[in-house]
Amino acid sequence: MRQLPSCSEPSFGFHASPFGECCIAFSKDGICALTFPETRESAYADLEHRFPETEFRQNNEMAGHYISQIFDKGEKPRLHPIGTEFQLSIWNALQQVPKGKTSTYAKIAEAIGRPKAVRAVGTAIGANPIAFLIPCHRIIRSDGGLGGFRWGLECKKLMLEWEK
DNA sequence: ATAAAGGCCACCC
DNA sequence: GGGTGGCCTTTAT
Repeated sequence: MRQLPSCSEPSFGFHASPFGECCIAFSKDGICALTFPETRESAYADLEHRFPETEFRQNNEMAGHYISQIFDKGEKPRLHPIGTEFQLSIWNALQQVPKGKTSTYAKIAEAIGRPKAVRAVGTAIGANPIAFLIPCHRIIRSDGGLGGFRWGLECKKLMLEWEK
C-alpha cells in the first residue's frame, strides 16, 4: 500500500453511481481504488494516503467510462489492488462470494485457512481499496448483524438491496 | 521493539 | 440485550 509499482499513467476521477458519487483510480494495470467518499477532498486525501508516491492525473471522462461499464453493463474491469499478502488473500476470497449472496467474517477466515484470524479479517476487509468490485459489502456478522462498512452502513444496505 | 486499535466471535450473565 | 477475553494483523509510537 505504499505506491503503485510499475504503474503507468495513474489517473483518477469522479462520477455518479447508483450509490452516490464515487471516486475511481486506475492505471494501465487496472483499477486500484474505488471509493464512496463524503467529499471530493476526502477522496483525494484518501488516495494520497494510500499511494503517497504516486501522482494521479484527473480524468473524469475515463472515470465515467469505467463507472458505466461497472454499474450499467455489470462488467468487471481488471483490478490492481495493492496490499500485504494477508490482505490480498482476503480480498481474493471476497471475490469468490457470488452476487446476491452473503458470507461472514468467520467464513472468510476459514476460506483462507486462518480460522482463528477472524478479527484480523475484519480489519483487512475494512482496508479494501476497491469497494463494490471487491464485494466487502457481502460480508456480515456470524450473529446475523450487518457488521461495519467503511463508507457508512447505509451504503452497505443499499448495495445488498440493489444486488437482490 | 512495543503498544494500541480494529467492519469479529464464542461464551457468559 | 450487554459485557469479557481471546484472537491476529497493521500502524503508529
